[in-house]
Amino acid sequence: MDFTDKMQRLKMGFRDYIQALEEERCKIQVFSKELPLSLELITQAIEACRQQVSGTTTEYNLNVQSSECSGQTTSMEGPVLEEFIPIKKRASPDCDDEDEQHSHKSKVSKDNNNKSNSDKKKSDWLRSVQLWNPHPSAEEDVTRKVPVMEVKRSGSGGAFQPFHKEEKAGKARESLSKAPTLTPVAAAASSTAVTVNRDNAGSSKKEEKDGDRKQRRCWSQELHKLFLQALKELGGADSATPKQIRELMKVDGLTNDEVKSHLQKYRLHTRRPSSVNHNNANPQTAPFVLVGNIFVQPQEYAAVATSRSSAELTTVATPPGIYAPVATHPPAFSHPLAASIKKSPFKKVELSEHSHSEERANHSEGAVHSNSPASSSSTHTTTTSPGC
DNA sequence: TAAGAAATAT
DNA sequence: TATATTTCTT
Repeated sequence: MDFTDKMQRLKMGFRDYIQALEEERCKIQVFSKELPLSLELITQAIEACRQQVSGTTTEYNLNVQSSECSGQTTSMEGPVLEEFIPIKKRASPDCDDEDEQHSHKSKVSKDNNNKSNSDKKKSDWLRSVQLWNPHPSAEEDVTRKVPVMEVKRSGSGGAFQPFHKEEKAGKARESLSKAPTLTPVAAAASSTAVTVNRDNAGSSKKEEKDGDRKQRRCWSQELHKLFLQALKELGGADSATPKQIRELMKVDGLTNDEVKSHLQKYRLHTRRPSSVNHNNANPQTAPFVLVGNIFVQPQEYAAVATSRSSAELTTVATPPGIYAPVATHPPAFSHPLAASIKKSPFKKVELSEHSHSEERANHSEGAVHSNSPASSSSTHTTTTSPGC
């Protein structure tokens, strides 16, 4: 009868399948050490198939038959499949050993998409500012142990501490596990000196490898906040000196050179380069906002403010209405309030540059002046590697 | 010695 | 390309 035929074919199919499985097992046996699980899976599958062939649960068999091998896998290889699926999942390309964490990250980052939108707006260099990891090695451990923590900051700066170039993968983790780092740095904000341990494990090797070149250090947002605060106290980026900033920041391990470098970068981005935006009367470009003594682009300010608990930056006491439609180098007294806030006048050099900036200001007078390179760079949305 | 700018590295 | 480090000049 039909039913008998079906059964017969079914059994034949099973035998074929079993045979195929056995062949597969033979192949895999060579790699029994490398693929013990696969071997086990196939063995189980074979066993299950054999049971099916010998067994008499017709209905069951019919169900199985309909969908070749895959069907049977689901029905009788439940546990096997369960083990299999995650294996496939893991095959994410860019993850070395942090697959799970990565997936977590992505999930959460989706959740925080809105939030990260503001971060995207942080096209300027601030966006790339990452948490400075004072204890990279320790943090790494923490991250491994508590993968959940990394999720927290995935969106913003996503940052990481590329203390090692090899640790591309590790970077993300480190950065994401900002939480632990936040504490010590935040402590610094409360007038306690922070010790920055740069001698993380493996650093020596790389030092040797890289020669004298010191490891790149990332400026975390917290650290940058300290930097800004110091800057503010010192009357702005123009009047502050690296040494003063460093002293104010009270961050142990932070060197003058690092501060100097960061200051240079900061100035480069906040201070508009003359050439680029001279002629462009782009009305869309936002004017700089006076944040304390620092003139920043609103985007930056917003980005920073949103990226952290806005309260922190609001301490900068910026009357919301104060926008300075002036060049980055505002003539110190372009705005009465600015003048009053300004503790110290610009330096000689800056004054000498003044002629230029004034010229620029004149150009942009009335009209909104052009934007900084930061805004132009905002078009580059390569937010992927929050690399330092 | 420190600061700033530029060059260089990552 | 952006950022950090190094080097050079003042």
